[in-house]
Amino acid sequence: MGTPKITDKRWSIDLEKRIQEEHYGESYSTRYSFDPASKKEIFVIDTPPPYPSGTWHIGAVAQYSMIDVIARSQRLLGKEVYFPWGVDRNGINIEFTVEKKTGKKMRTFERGEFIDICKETIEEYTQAMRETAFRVGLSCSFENEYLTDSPEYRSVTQSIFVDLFKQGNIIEDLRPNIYDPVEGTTIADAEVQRISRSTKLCDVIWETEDGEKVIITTTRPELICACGIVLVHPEDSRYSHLIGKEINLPLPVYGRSPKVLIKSHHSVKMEFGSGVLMVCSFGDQNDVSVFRELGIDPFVAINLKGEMTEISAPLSGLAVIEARKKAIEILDQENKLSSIKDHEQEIPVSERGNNPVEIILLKEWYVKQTHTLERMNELISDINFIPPRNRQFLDDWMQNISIDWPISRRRWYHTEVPIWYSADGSKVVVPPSGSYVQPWRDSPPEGSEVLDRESKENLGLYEEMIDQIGELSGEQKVFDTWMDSSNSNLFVSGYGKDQELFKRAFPTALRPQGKEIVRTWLYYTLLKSTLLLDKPGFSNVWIDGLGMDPWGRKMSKSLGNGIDANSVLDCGMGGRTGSWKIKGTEGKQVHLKANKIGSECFRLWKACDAQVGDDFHINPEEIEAKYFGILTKIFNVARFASQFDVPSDLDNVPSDLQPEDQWILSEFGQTMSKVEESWKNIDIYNAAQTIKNFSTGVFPSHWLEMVKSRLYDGDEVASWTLHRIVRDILTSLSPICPFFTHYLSTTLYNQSSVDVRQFPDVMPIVSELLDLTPLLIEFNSNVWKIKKDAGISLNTEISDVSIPERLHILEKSLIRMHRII
RNA sequence: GGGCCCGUGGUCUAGGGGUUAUGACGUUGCUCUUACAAAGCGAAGAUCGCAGGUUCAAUUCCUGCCGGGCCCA
Repeated sequence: MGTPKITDKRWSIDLEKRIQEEHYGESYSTRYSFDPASKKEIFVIDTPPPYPSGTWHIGAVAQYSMIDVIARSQRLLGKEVYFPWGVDRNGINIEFTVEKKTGKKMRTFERGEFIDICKETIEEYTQAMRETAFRVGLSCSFENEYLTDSPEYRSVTQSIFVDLFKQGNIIEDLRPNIYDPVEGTTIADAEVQRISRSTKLCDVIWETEDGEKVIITTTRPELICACGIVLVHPEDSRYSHLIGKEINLPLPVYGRSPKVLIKSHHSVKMEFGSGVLMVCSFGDQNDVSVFRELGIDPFVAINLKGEMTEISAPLSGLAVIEARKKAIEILDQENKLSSIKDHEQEIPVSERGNNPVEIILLKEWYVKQTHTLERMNELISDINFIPPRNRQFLDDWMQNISIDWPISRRRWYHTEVPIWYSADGSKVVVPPSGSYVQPWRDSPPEGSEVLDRESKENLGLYEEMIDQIGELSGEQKVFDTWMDSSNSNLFVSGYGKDQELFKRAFPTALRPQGKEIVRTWLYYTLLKSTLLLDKPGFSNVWIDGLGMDPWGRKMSKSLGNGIDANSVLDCGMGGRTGSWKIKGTEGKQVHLKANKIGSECFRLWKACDAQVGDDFHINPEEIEAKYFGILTKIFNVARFASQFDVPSDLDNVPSDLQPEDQWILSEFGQTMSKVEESWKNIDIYNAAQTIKNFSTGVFPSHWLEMVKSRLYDGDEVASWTLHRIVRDILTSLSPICPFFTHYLSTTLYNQSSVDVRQFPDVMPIVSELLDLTPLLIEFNSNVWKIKKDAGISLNTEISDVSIPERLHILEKSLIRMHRII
């Protein structure tokens, strides 16, 4: 006994930061590196590669810290863990950022130059993200960082494309896509915005084959030439006699039939306009689905420049808006316009340019998927979902899949589609496995193969056939970024580069992710595993909820309710408090304040506060109020313990344990077996709660108070019990609070709890003693209450207290604890 | 409009067909007892969203409604 070895008075954010900086020094890689040659069970985590876009969303950082908890807990259980660090850097986001920064549109750059600027810019953001990753304590393999825009990663994407293409699972086809005619590019659904705009609502007079006049209301008269069918609602008695008849198009067309069929469809809104709907290829998304559902061949009415095609006859060559004016003019002249009025309408525009988008037919690349859904379902049934109910998101999505996955984009900062076309278009050239190619500027590398474009038959090596196939044209298009990220599990498990590892590591042990990308990232990854390997991609899939603002709304820029991750992690550093102004539910600004949070408190909060899979509210005030005290408590227990000598042998249980020692060791044994079980089940919440409850509850409040006098008397057995429990608490808590436990355990025991690679032995449990716990707690509380009611201090002697019969085994320590005479 | 998830003290949350419904924060009272007031020990506070149904028994299961959220149109 003596002065406490732990000299700091309390856990502080400055102390945390200091330990963190040491932590990421020289010892880092030996501490957390992955050894593929290890004989231990391999546990590969398919880390979600974050997309660097300035600031890292606090909800994602919270989620990421829990993935780190899983990685650390699996190491603690003795597994060889690979926790990769990847960054997703392909995609339209960075292109937009660069356009904004330079004030120039992508297509005004030379392609290579634009790519270089994107690369530089994304590197800056990547660095900020790495720093946050350190700050929150991630134990990733940073030395093996992978970037999805690196040649190495892109070559894997391209090789997998080639493999799937040869299998016949990738096809080219002409299908409707959302297109921005001003930017000259396909865009994704997610990039479409709706704005309100005033348009002309035209009541156009059509005529059926037997001369009946029918009014059809439309805002797009220029698309009459692309009309495939006219629809009425099945329950609309006004028009039921028309169903099955043909109707003439009111404008001349070229190269197609001038009439279409009238059918019934539930999607028609009876109260809109006349209640009769013309369905064109493609006015909107509903048109697309009607065409698909009814199996109608679409017409190409608008070309890539946003001009009308020749089928529109008199409108041919006009831009869409001009064509609309002309169409109205012609209809009016021919008395086919019964009325025209202004109409406020929501129209889809591209997010950036605010350009009205068109849905047009484009030749794109697709991954076939509808044929394999059943097999995929079988394979997925072997995967363990955490929590099980979140499997639902995937099931729902898969039930709704009816079309193939379009994978090509007309953008630049993405992985290129690795293919060249022969002069006559009958053959294609694909690169050999392992090479990264840019067909828009490169020729095929050595070893490239020539394939028949239709049959995929291998016709020979490119260098041997160079004279026969004429001048090549390289594909200009690139891949959707999900084409890259859906290879992540294959990439980190050694696919294509380390067969030995891949055999042991696949299916990948764990896919952790948020529920919002189940239908993209998870689904596409599982699709790839099915098509390529006919295997489930993962053993476990852990699907967490989303981080919300303090009132349960999604955080977004437009709502003004975002919280910056670094402001929470650095809150309390150098004495600086944190302060957040957030728009509350009624639009009022709410001012939140906290004195100290830091990574350890933040991680403890996320581990304890919500079950996996539930959305979680992020409120810095609450994080501090509920969880910083827990750190303080455990810190103080350790500091208290640090004034008593640590026994040289903490592993072998002394033979002369007192009954209260056996009791608390039984309680502790029960706690630790629950914790170990929870870690095995990837159940962070229960592990965290169990450790927290024991180490801030019965252990300090009851046992510690019972044995204090023994400790002060130099009782070595009491000291053994104290240190054994404190050491193992720190070890079992280390996955959640690595810096905190690292500091305490190295100071006290000269060994860092984050380096332990075997879960501590669980103490033998004496169940008769365990049964006494509720009674013991009740008895202690009673005595404290009696003293309180009598207005005497706790260390005043007391008489007239009788210890219950069943607690007589603990009589000696209870008498000393309460000073009973 | 469709699908899914969630509604438990003032706030957040655990649980789950059967005694008195878990815990935390907040509120409140007392206490500086040789780790801890950035703490400890107590206390108050909930007809488990509403309405039906199944059941001997519902907060739990079912249906509908209301409210919140997410995703898709």
